[in-house]
Amino acid sequence: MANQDTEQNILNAATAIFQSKGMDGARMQEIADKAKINKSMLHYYYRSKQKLFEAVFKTAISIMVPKLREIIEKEEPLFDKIRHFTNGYISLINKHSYIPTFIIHELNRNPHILQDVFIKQFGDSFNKMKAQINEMVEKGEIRSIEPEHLIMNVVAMSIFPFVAKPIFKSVLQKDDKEYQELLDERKTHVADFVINSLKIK
Amino acid sequence: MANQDTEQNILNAATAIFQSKGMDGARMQEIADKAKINKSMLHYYYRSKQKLFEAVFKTAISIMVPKLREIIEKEEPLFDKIRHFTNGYISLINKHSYIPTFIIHELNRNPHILQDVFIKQFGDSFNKMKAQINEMVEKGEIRSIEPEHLIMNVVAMSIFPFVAKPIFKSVLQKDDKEYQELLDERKTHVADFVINSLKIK
DNA sequence: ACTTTTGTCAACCAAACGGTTAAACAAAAC
DNA sequence: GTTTTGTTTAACCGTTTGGTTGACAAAAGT
Repeated sequence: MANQDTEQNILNAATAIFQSKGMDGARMQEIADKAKINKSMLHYYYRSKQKLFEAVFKTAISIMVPKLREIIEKEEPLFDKIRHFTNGYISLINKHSYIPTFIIHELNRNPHILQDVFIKQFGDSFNKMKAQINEMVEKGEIRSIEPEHLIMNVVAMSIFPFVAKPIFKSVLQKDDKEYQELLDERKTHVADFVINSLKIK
Repeated sequence: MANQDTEQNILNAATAIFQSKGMDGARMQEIADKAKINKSMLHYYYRSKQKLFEAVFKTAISIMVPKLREIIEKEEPLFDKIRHFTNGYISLINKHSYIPTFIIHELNRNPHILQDVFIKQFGDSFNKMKAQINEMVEKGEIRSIEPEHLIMNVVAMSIFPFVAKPIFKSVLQKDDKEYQELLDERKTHVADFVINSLKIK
């Protein structure tokens, strides 16, 4: 049970605490308890709370971004891309359901954290996708739509049900199992819904 | 500059601080400074931080719920209802753009806060709307869809762009003014998008 | 007129917090 | 087998935090 083991152990504990309570709500002692180590160890491996938080935040981003990149950059027909996104991303978030709320909250607390992470990462591929959508509109293959709105729609319908889970559970009167079934259905439902809206029949 | 004035003053200051920093990130001293009063006054009017927070939280809920209730309960054709929702709700949130993120974060921190607020408030009207949707499906007036998914879709597309504003701004490479224009467009876009998906032509 | 209530403030307090220190301990390195 | 290096701990520290106290003044009530 040596160094690297401990370091990962700390990061896991910190991830659990930070993601459920946020930077401000998290306590160093609580993280230490969860990792079953002394509080000093946190500072030994990650000098400060801020540094530890940044490690957790970056890990969260690194879970979400590559999959997004993979789906967006793959050259394939738009409808396939939409299906891959809703299916792939809802599955991914299902395994890390705290991440979206965590990222959103911390980003609203301090929008400077990201700054140009996304621009640098997606600038080109986003422009390509934009062109792909505009081309289909011009050819009359899909209904007229601005790429920005289409992207927002797909992402919103995929992610928001995780973020607003407590509200939807209450309004729709579902227990955890039933809500999970709804989320699974959305892997295909959202894509169908979007494609139906785009199609001209 | 007497009692009631001060009390409202405190609530306004507390609302601004709590909604931008959350319960954990907010400092009583900061709220006092913003309200330009002594810190003791906060405790004089609202015994504790928790009580003050609850007052802010309830106010936030009371801004969001009545409009939702009004739109959902009004008896009118489904498509009209959808248009009224996207237009009315996006306008409302535009005036209180911090509220959705605030409610979502605090609800994830402690899902028990709400419990049955929504069930009690919307149980009946939600069931009516469910019936309305199912009836249209059965009559073949709209494409087959589960009411739960339709509701999630409309709400997600309306609210998520506010919640994920920092991310979308970065990914879509928009400045504040351009992003605001996108949000305004969504008042009609989202309704059109949804109705197009439902229509059988 | 005087007594009580209400509103406001500066000073204070105990607890909790993030972080430090110094020493103990263990595993290599010499 | 001794020195050195990396790892772990308990005790400690200064600051910040939510909250309290007591003094005081302005209204309100009598």
